[in-house]
Amino acid sequence: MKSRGILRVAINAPLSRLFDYLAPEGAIARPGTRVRVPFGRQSQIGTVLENADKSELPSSRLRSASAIIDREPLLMEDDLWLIRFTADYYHHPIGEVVAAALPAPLRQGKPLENPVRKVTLTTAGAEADLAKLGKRAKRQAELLTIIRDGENLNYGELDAAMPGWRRVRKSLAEKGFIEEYEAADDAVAFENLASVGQQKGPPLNTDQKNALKIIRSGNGFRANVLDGVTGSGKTEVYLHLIQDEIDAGRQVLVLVPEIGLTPQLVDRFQRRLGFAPALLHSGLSDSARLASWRNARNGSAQLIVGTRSSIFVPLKNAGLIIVDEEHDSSLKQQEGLRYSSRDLAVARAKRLHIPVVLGSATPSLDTLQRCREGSYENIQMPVRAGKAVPPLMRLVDVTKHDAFDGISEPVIAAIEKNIVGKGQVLVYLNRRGFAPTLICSGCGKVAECSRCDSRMTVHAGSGLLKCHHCGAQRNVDSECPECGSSCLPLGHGTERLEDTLQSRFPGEVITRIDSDSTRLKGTMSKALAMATSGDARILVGTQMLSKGHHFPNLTLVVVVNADQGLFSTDFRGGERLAQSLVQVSGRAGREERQGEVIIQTAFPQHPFWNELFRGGYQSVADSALREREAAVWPPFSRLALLRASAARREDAHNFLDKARRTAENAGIEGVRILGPVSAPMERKAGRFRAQLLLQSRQRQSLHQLLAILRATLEAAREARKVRWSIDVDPIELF
DNA sequence: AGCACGCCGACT
DNA sequence: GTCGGCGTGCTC
Repeated sequence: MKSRGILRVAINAPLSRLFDYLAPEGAIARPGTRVRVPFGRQSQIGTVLENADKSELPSSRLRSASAIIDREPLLMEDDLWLIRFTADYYHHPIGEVVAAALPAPLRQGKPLENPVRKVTLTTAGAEADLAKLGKRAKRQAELLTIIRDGENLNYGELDAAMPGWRRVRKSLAEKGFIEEYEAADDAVAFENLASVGQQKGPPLNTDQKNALKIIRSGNGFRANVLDGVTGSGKTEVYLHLIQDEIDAGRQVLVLVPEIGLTPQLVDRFQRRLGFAPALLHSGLSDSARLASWRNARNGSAQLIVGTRSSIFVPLKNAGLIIVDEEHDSSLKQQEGLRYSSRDLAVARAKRLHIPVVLGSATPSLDTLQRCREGSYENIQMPVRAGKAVPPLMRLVDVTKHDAFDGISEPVIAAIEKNIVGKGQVLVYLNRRGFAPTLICSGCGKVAECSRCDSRMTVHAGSGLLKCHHCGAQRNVDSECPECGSSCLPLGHGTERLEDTLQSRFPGEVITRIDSDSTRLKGTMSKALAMATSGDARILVGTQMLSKGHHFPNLTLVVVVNADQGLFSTDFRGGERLAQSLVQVSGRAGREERQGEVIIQTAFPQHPFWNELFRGGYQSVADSALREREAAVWPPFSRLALLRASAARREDAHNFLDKARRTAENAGIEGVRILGPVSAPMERKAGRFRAQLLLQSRQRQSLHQLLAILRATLEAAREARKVRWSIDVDPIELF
C-alpha cells in the first residue's frame, strides 16, 4: 500500500511547533495551502508549510486533514519565507505569524475569490419593448431599465438601486429577458484599473534628481535611506520611482504609519499615477481588505499602500518597497507578535533582490548608524523644495513668564499676531482630555485608577474620569471621598487647552483634533477640512496632527510642553523628542511664508535645546549616537525584553527569576542579563508586570539564548500563572 | 488559545 | 446531594 503524504501544518495557537497530518486520500496540498484539520476536540483552519513523506510521530497518532480549502497555494515560497523568518527572528509561534499575514476572512477559512451573483441582459431582454411591458408590469419594466443601463450588476448593486427587485427578478427570467451567473468579485480591481487621468508633477530640483539617480543606479537589493527635511519633496521622488516600476510591469508596496495613510496622500498618488492604489489598513471592511490583498497577490494591483501588517501581503511581481516615515513607532507592532515592519521590509527586499527606500525627515538612529557602517545608502535632501524656507524656532521659559492656564504670555501674543496676519496656528500638546489629574483641595489626594498604577484623566465634556492605560472610566468626584473637600482638575490636556484658547480668542474658530474628538465616524475628515481650508484659525491637537497632513495656511506651531521628553527614563527619549519636535515644526510655513515654532519649557538651559537649535536633528542624532555607543545601547548592541504579567506580583517575578537562572545556565557568552525588575507602571489593568532585559553586542548569541529561553519557558511550571512574551528589538522599555 | 478532566466550596 | 470554581494537561 502506498503511504499517504504528510502535511506539516501551522495552526493559529500560541504553540511554536508545526502539526503533522495525513493528506486526504489521493490529494495533495502544497505549502501555502489552507487546510481544515481536526485539532484536539475542535476543527481548525491551518496552513500547510511543508510536505514530507514521513512524520516523527507514530502513524497511529496522525489524523487526516478533513479538507483542502485552496485549489492553489495562497502563499508562495517567498511569502512563506517571510513568515518563517518573522517567526524565527521574533521567537513567536508560527501559526500566529501566519494569522498576522492573512486577512480575517482567509483566517476564518473563507474562499479567496468571493463569488458574486450577477445579472446580465439577454438579447431578448435588450430588444424587449419597454413601453409595452410597462403597461402591464410596471415593476418589471423598471427593473429591466436598470439592468439595461447598468453593466452586469451584482445583487448588492441591485439591492441598492431597487429595493424589492428580487421578487420581480423571477418574472423577467421566465420571459428570458435576463440571465444570472456567478463571477469573481472584481469590483475593486475594476476601480483600480479605471483611469482617472494622469497629472504631471512639478519639475524636480537638484536634490530630487540626485536622489533618483542614486536609487536608480542600484542593481537588485539595496536599502536607500531618503533623508529629506519636511517639504524637500520625498513624495515626488517616490512617485517617480513608483512610475519606473509600473512602466516595467512590476508592483510597488508602500508602507506608511497608521496615521500617515490619509486621503490627501491617496489622492495625490491617484492624481499623479492615474489610478487608485490598492489600500490595506484597519479602516477598511474585511471584504475591501481582502480585495486589495487578492489584487496584490494576483498582480492586478500595481501599487499597494498600507500600514504595518501589509508587509506580509503577497506580491506577484514585486519591484520596490517604500517605507515612509521609517522612524515612526507605529511601524512596530506593540502587542502579540511584536514585529517591526520596517525591518521586515528590508529583510523581504533582500530576499526578493529588490531595492527598499526608507524615507524620513528624522531617520531613526538605528537607520543612521547602518548608513554610517555602509550597509544602507544615505541620500540627503537638505533643502525645502520650491520657495519654502525653514521655520524659525524659539523657546519660551515658562518659569519667567506669566502663564494663562498653561499658555504663557509671549505665546498668547504670538498667536494674536499670527491671527491678525491671517495665518493659522497649531497648538500641540501630547496629552488628551481636560486635565491629567483630579486633586482634592483639602487633603491633596489625587484620583487614581483602581486597576493601574496611574492617575485618572479628567474629561470635562463627558464629565468622566478615564484611565488612558486600561480604559476604565467613572464619574468625576465632586467632593473628595476621603475628606469631603472639593476636587479640582490639575494640569492641562487638549480639551482644557481648547477652552482656554476659546476664552482668550472668543471670536476665532478653534478645532481640536485628538482621538477623543475624532472618535465618531466622519468627524475626523470634517475637522481636517476645517483645518486645511483655514476656516479654523487655531488648531489644538495631539500627535495625530503632526503627521501626514498639510495645512497650507499654517504659520505658527506652539509646543505647549516638551519637558516630559527631556527627562525620559528610556534611552530613546531624546531621539523621540527630537523627532516629534522636528516633525511638528515641519507643519509650519510650507509655502512662501516663513513659519514660526515656539516651544514652552521650564528648562531652557538643558543641553538638548542648544543641540537642537544649533545643529538641528542631525546634531541631536550625532550626540545621541555617541552616548549610545559609550553606553552600548542599540544600535551598538541588540536588546530583547522578556515581559511577564500576572494577577499576583510574585508570580511574575518567580517566572522571570526562572528565566534568569535558565539564561545564566545556558552557557552562552556575551549576553548581559538585567533584572528582573517591576515595570515602570507596575500594575496595569489589574495585573502586575515585570520584565527581564537581555543585551548583547552579538545578534547571534542573543538569538541563541532566546531560542533556549523560549523552549525552556514554554514548558516551565512557573509559566502557568503568567502571560509572557518576548520582544525583540523593543522600542519601549516598559 | 480552547477545551476537557478533575477535585473542593455554597446552593436550588 | 450537585453546580461550578479554576489548576492541569493536551492538541499531529
